[in-house]
Amino acid sequence: MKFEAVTIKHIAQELGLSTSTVSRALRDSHEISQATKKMVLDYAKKVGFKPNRIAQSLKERKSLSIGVIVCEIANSFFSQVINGIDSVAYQHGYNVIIAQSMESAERELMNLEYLTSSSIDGLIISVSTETKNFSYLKKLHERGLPIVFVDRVIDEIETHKVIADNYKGAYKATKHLIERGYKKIAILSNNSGLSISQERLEGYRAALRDANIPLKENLITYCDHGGMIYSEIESAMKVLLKQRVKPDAIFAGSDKITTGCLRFMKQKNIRTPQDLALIGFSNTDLTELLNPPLSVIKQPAFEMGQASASLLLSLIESKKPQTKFETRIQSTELLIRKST
Amino acid sequence: MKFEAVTIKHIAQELGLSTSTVSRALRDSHEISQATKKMVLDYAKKVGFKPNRIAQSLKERKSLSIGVIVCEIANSFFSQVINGIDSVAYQHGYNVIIAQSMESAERELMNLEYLTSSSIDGLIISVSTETKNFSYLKKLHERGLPIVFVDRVIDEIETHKVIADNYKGAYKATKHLIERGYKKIAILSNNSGLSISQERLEGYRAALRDANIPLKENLITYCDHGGMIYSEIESAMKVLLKQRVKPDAIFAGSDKITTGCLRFMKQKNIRTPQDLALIGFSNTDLTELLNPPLSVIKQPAFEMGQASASLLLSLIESKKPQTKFETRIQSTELLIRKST
DNA sequence: TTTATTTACGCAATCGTTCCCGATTCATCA
DNA sequence: TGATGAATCGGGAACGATTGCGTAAATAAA
Repeated sequence: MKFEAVTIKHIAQELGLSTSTVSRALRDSHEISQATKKMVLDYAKKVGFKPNRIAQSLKERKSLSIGVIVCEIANSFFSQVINGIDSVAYQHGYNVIIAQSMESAERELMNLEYLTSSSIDGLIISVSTETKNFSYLKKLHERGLPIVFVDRVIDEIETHKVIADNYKGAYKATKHLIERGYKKIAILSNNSGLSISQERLEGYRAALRDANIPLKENLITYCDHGGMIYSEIESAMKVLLKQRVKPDAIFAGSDKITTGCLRFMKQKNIRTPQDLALIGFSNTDLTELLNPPLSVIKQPAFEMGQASASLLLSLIESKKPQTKFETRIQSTELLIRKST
Repeated sequence: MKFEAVTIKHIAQELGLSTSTVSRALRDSHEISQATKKMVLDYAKKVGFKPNRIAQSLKERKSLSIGVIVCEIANSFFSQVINGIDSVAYQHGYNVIIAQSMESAERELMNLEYLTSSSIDGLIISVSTETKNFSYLKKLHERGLPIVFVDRVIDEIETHKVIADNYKGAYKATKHLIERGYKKIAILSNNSGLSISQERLEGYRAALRDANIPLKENLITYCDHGGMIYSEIESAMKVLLKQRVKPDAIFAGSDKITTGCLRFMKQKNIRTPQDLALIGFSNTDLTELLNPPLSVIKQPAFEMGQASASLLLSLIESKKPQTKFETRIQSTELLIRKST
């Protein structure tokens, strides 16, 4: 089934003009008389003419669409990021094509190949937890595809990056726990390869150091899939709770891990914060309704999306290849509630 | 900044062939010898040739992309639906372009114009709460654009529809409340114009009727923006609680309304379920962690997305215009927890 | 009146693919 | 032996929009 659209050719034929004249009239060129312009414009409006974006793309050699790869749409943080991207892209007449890696490097690569073959003009990506080999991404970048990293960045690729202030966020959260009197603060980190994990871990370390609390390596655990699989949270928690010096507080490194921890505690009838305090990165707006209301570090997800989109668009629309890149670090928000 | 891609023309030149031969070799045409095929294929692989999808689209007069309009991505139900759509579309080589109406009819119309001008091959839409005038949508449909409705449908447009069994879902929820001994069950419905609202209200009515409980009109309230604006939930609740016969249970008609109600009760120190029971439609996987764990009706969002995508693809890929349309009704799940 | 300049439009190439026609070669058959 | 027919490939016209260049008419300047 087709849906026959009006083309410039139809208009030209109907009005006894050439396609070039019609095209120019529609684009308000100065070399078309007011009379013809009006005639063309009126007729175009009447028949509901919409320029074929595909033909335009082919001619202009750009698709007016940007690709976005995140691990999962159904994750508050990323859906808010996408929301931000969408708002900016839309304003500039760009389409947003979304793909999910589901934290799998393989799917990520497939998405990458797929999106680039769809002729996207640029890419915003938050790499998966599994991503170790980014040679393909690097090759794309070297071949000139504008790329902006958001949240989870790759240091080795020089381009614009938008991240939350993970270091300070983690620092503030840990410091808060310390101030509340917790001594044995465990961290349930996201995959150790991720930039955000390292930054957050660093913040955690610094806060302990500044408070003269010795760092215990066995209080540091990782969820390699970022909490995508519940069992990894479960086993990490079990490991933590089996130790001789049991932690009295948990600092969770991602949205899924945070709520996963709470789920685990609830299952095991561990009271929060009496038995074990909990704080973590999270962007759900439901955290204050949880039991107990969760203390969280919230990232400016929407704004991060906006920032990455406008950076990408500036990259796309710049005539000459860019060499100066910036890393925007946006501050997080510490929301203290009942779980700590 | 461009990123020069290898074209069929380059290959042809390099190999001393014509573009037609290269094109046919790549598409494995029978009229090309095995030798040339191998030569072309090898060379194409070597230089990493990827056919330009835009040129293909222009030629084939289809874009291999489908548009999706929902009210908000950052809403568990819709993000799960999108997830389902994405999974099916991806398998069939289609792009998914997402737009958000934010429950505004105006934005929805803009999205509609935008997406159709981007030459989408088909559309999946869940209309906004504000949508009263669907003439534009109807016109598009009559002009041959394949459309599938998901969740919020428009009866007047004949095409495939995918919905949850809202009637039965609401019926089960209301019946459950009745069985728990609640007598004065109020409903906080979504916008009255929405198909889902009417179906859910009907289920609510039927359950009361079957239990011989007289329906009280003043226990029926509406949130015209589907809970998008918190204040509308607030005022609706205030109205309910000011009445002479105060409700002892609330049945909420959407995800946002359900959590919004809980938020309101928490603010006003209304205990759940002692002072007021609460049940509602919701798709967040956090409901069991809430305080109290919420009883909810859960829709098979992912599956609904899958179904609508495959229906849309069948519509797109069918040679002749379809006249037989189906409405898939997928059953909901009643999850009973502490709030009732 | 003649020349220069502006105005307003058409022609045709282009973007990268696909595909309808031909054209050529070589084997096959009556 | 001439005709038929596969097999294999190239030429070139699309798809819809844009744009450099050319040119006729209209206007201004000389």
